[in-house]
Amino acid sequence: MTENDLLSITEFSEITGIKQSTLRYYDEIGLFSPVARGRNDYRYYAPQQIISINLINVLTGLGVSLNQISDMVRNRTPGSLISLLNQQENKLDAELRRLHRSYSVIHLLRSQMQRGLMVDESKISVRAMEGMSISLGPQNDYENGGSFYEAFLNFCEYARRLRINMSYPIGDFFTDMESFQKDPSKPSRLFAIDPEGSDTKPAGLFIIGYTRSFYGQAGDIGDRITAYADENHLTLNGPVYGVRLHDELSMRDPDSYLLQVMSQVYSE
Amino acid sequence: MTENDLLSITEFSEITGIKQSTLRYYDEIGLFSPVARGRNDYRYYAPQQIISINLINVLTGLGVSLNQISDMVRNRTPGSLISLLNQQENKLDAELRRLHRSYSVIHLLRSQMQRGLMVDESKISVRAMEGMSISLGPQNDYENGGSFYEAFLNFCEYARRLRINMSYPIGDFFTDMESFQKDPSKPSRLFAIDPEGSDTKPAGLFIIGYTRSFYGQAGDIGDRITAYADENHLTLNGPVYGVRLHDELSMRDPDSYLLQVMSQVYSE
DNA sequence: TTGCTCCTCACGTCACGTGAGGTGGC
DNA sequence: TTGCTCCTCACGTCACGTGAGGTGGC
Repeated sequence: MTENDLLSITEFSEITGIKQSTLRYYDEIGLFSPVARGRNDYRYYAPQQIISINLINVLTGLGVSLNQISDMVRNRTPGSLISLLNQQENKLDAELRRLHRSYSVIHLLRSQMQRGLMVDESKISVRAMEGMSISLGPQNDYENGGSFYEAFLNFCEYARRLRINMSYPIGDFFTDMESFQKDPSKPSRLFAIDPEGSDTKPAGLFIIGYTRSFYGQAGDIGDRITAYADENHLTLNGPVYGVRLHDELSMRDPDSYLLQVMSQVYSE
Repeated sequence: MTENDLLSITEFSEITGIKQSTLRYYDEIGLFSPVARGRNDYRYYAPQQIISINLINVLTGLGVSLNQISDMVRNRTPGSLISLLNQQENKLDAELRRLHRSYSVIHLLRSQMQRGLMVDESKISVRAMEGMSISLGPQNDYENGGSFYEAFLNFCEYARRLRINMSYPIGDFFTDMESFQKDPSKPSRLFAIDPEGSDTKPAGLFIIGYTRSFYGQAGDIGDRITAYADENHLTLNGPVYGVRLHDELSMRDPDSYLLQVMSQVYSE
């Protein structure tokens, strides 16, 4: 093997796509060194080192620490490499599951944002809606004067126990329109819009209204919905769902949070 | 909202699963601060802050920098959040593709390692093999005395141009057994075992032998294979594939690298 | 006094990136 | 002399983690 067969750091870096600074760092910590040093201390790499550096690249890409990689390289056998690969496969599985959840979070948040931008807030509407998976939280108890915040905390604890992802949008669940109108700050339960949830917001015809208000407030939207239902000979049926399409995630003024109120209806 | 409704840093940390040190750091850089400070400078968080910190958590999990998140939080509108989510979705797509490639690398490497551990190296065998996607490299030209390393470099450059992943196992391709026997250090082409490759190692009956040797060497394995074929009335047919099941990734002694040699056969 | 929760401040860590100042052969 | 490639060394950066030393009310 003559020196002609060796690669300068620039050549090696260009072929492998690994930065010169990274190569120098790996040399410094003794993880991966060039096969030779020229006069002037130039680093020279052998072509077959491309394979080794590629494994290092794969392993760092999988989140293996340079220390672990060093150990493996120093003490490599087919068996130790296999067990390292097994470990990394498990890590990879977990990471893939995490990314898929992030995916749903992104999609749910975005579609809520966009819906909030498109709707005519002043109008009450009636629309056929698809069913939706949700995770319903525990029943709230306001007998001893529990607050909205306590209800929220309850939900958080519950979610933590059941490993419900708190990144999903959260909504209020009222048993019926009456209880919503009586006190919109006291939902009987909270729920998360969780694609893996075991509960369902059923498919069907829904009456939908919007209002801008802070948590626990709902303006006159309950009255406007019932008035519209009366005028159009619609009967409200079952629970009321309240969802904040725009909340503190996207708004700075708490009074501008956009609440969407939905209840199933049937025509008389 | 009384102080009773607020959470200490330990409570907030336990509910959200975010470490106290992280919460203090976010406070320090002004990304996310508690709504109140008690006497003794204790930090107190409001329950609804759980929602905001969760978005921060999701975004950091997606690889958004704290700086970018700060900008967004300071200047949030539904529109800016939507465009951030769009950006992150693209990042996420790329990351998912990368992880899926890592997955194949892990599986391919592991199955090679394991096969290398299981085989009886001393025996020649005949086996029906499944077809396999590969990426064949360019034709090597040894007319002007090109070396094995040049051939390898050629392949690397080619792989780089065509974005072939160099982390996949790499093998030697010879047009026939004669050329392999003549000089095992001069494969007519190199190939990567690439599940997305556009070439194929065909399915069929293969004669298979093993030997331990450094790159470019093959001991007497060529002779042993042809002798076995003669004895068993098998005719060698078409190209010879050489794959290192154990190479520098798993072995420290270059002379122990395990070479698998395969050639398609048919019975007379 | 002891235990408990919380605080600040300084320093460490991981995997590099950057930039200053210098070398050696054409 | 100029340009080019490479070098070392020191310091910066990002997102925290750790540990020392201290506080304040039971």
